Amino acid sequence: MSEPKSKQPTKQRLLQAACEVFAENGYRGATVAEICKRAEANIAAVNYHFGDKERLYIAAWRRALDVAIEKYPLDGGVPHDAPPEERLHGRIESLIRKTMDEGEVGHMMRFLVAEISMPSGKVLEALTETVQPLRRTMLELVRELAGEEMSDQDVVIISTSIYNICSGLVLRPEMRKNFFGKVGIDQDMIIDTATRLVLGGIKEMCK
Amino acid sequence: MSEPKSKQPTKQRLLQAACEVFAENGYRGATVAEICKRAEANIAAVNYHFGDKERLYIAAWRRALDVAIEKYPLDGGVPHDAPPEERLHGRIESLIRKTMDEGEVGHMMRFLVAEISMPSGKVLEALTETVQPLRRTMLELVRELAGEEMSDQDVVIISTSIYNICSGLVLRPEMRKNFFGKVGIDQDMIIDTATRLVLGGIKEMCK
Amino acid sequence: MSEPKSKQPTKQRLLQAACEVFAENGYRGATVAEICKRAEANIAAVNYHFGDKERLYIAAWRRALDVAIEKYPLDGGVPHDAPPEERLHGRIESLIRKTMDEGEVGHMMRFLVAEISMPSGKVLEALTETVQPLRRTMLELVRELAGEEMSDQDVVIISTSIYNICSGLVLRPEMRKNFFGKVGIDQDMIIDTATRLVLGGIKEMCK
Amino acid sequence: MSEPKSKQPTKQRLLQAACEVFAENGYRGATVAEICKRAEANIAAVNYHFGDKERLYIAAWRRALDVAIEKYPLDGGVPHDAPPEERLHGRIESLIRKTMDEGEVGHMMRFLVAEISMPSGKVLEALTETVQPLRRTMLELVRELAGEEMSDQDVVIISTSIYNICSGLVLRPEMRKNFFGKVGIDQDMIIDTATRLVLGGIKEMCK
DNA sequence: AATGAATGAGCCTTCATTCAT
DNA sequence: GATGAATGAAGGCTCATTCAT
Repeated sequence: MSEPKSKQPTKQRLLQAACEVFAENGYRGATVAEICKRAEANIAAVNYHFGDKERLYIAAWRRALDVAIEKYPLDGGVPHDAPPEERLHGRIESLIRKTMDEGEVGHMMRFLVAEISMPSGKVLEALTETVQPLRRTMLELVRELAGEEMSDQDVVIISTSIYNICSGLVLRPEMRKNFFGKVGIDQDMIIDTATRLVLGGIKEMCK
Repeated sequence: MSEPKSKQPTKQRLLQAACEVFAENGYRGATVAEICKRAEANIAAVNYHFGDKERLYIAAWRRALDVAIEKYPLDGGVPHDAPPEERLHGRIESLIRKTMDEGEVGHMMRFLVAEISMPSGKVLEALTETVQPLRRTMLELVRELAGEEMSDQDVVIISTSIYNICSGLVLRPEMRKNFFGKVGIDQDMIIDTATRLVLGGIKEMCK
Repeated sequence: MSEPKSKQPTKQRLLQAACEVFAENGYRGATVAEICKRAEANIAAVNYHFGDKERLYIAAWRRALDVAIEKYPLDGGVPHDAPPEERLHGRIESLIRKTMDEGEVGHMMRFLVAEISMPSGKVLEALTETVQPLRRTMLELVRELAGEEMSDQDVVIISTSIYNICSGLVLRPEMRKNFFGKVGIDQDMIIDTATRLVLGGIKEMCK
Repeated sequence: MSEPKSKQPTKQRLLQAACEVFAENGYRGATVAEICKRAEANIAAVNYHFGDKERLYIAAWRRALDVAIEKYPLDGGVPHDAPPEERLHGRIESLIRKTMDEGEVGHMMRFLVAEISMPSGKVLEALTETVQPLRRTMLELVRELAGEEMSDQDVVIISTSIYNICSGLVLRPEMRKNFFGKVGIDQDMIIDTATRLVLGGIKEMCK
């Protein structure tokens, strides 16, 4: 009422609030009331702007993907014509930084991983749409690194492994210590080691 | 109706039903009514035997872990005194088979991954308890493979990566095709390739 | 709480309250809350006993039909072997008394007429089931009165007209005065005149 | 969208749309949003032009009556100075054709019957205003046919019965088959038979 | 004269939990 | 040890209405 409040239109505020609340509580755990409250909007605003909770969810999801990609470009800032090793490093960096982001993007990634393992069935389409092209790029990169000798199956498995290495780092901060223990480990180190592991593995497999 | 049905006591039937229903729907999506119905028990049985939904959840969770480990022993059937390469293969096999299991164990693993990325906060203790010793074993194995030269940080990162490669395979069958495409890929191949990738990577990193 | 309240089980109280409230307000106008309040039951009782509002509606509807028929038997108390003129009188009496009933049965009949003209689509089955046999009986009776000469079509039209004469008397007490004006008219007179009109009409048509 | 569409002013389009929607769904079932959508008007148009839903309802109701009477004049096209038997036939024809109309007028009549049996309390005034003069005309006609001997009560009852015979034919097309069965029955036949039944009945009653 | 974003009251339904038996 | 009727809090959604433009 009297507060300055954000100047954004209600629809945008709802979208942002939805991202937060869905990411923190999952689809079922999130309540429309909470989202509206956080967006400083009326309880009926969701219905007015999005039709229902489910469609808000999908819209929030798409927005989260956009935000994530904008903040961490897929190629990690590495030019197209750089050597494949560097491009792999860039891609891994992009993925891991997204995954370990402690802000909005991190929320979204946790959400994405949860959706993949236990799909709510509500964003499968959007998910496939977005993820498929990324996978294709990764497959091509691995093929480039491995040469023509390697079987298609191995290329697929390695690509998938790379994704898994990165996306598996999705952890709530409070769980990090359970996994990484006392040794202080920063993102740069993880990125480097993961890249070296993968590059080394591919190299060795091609011998 | 009138049939004697499974001889198990109500409490056991509830536990089993809870595993199924929680695994399929998550904590929030699962309803006490559905669990009781599937266990052919009274609607009040959950509160009677477990106090409330949350405590049933924790109990079901522990049971699921036990079942998984019983079906797929942690060492993959490889003897303690086998060479470390084989022991790694065994461990990876155990993990991947659990993860890609299409029965009860697979359900549970999907659930576990979702819990790790978006913890409901209800099983964190149980999770830590169970997972910590496994991580230690893996760390020791990687150290054995890598030799004393490698930094502690790298050992931790590689161990984590191995877990991630395996647990990332948690996918609903309907999502498999999105990720593995047309190329037919069976579990044995995945296990072998993943093992070779990791072993090759470690070897290369130690040069 | 402290009041004596009716000893009937909750389900019965709900059914009775539902009849009243639905009859007064129609399906849409009736609220589950009002029904529960009037039945002195919890707001969730409808869901517990009937599943949802619609199924309660159907159950209430069937109950209302039963109550109506019990109070005003279809044959109006005229024996099977009485002359057809008397049997017609009995049937008309039964219909008109139901229709003009100022209690629960009247409610139900108003409801029935409204349902026939603007079906909610929820009781069409039950309606057809109940009404069909009654129509057949009436058709047979008219045929008996008219003889074999009359066409099937005329028999159907006359039967329908008899029903309409009676059911058209469904009026909220406050509307009666608009239709019957100042002249005092009691049910007996209406029943007699209507019967004589119909019998006379049939007789004349057969000449 | 961009087309000019019907040239009628918004208020008229609203009125027409309201007739349709109210007739199809009843007062409560109709929504302002649906009416505005069908009238291709703004959601706020109803409140702007009519104040609120209830006043729109009354206005629509009056309009529907006008439309009905314009399409089916009350006297059925029979001249004032025709013999009373023919005038009765004309009135019955007018009523039955209105009632069995499958267009807008039929909608309105269904609505009228539902209002009479279960008044929403919103159009009672308008209803009385319109219906009263018609009843008086019918009373006079029946008196003319029956002669001075018949009691006032019987005249009222017969008039009412005539109305009921006609208005009772208000049926959704899908219910027609339940009532008229397989025998093909057209409106002309119904009108003739109903008229003969009534005329015969009056004649017989006057003997 | 007309718009469309926004509101808030109210409805149906779900669901974990309780209580008397 | 077990039951099932009953409860109440809470959630998603609808919808007539309002308000600033």
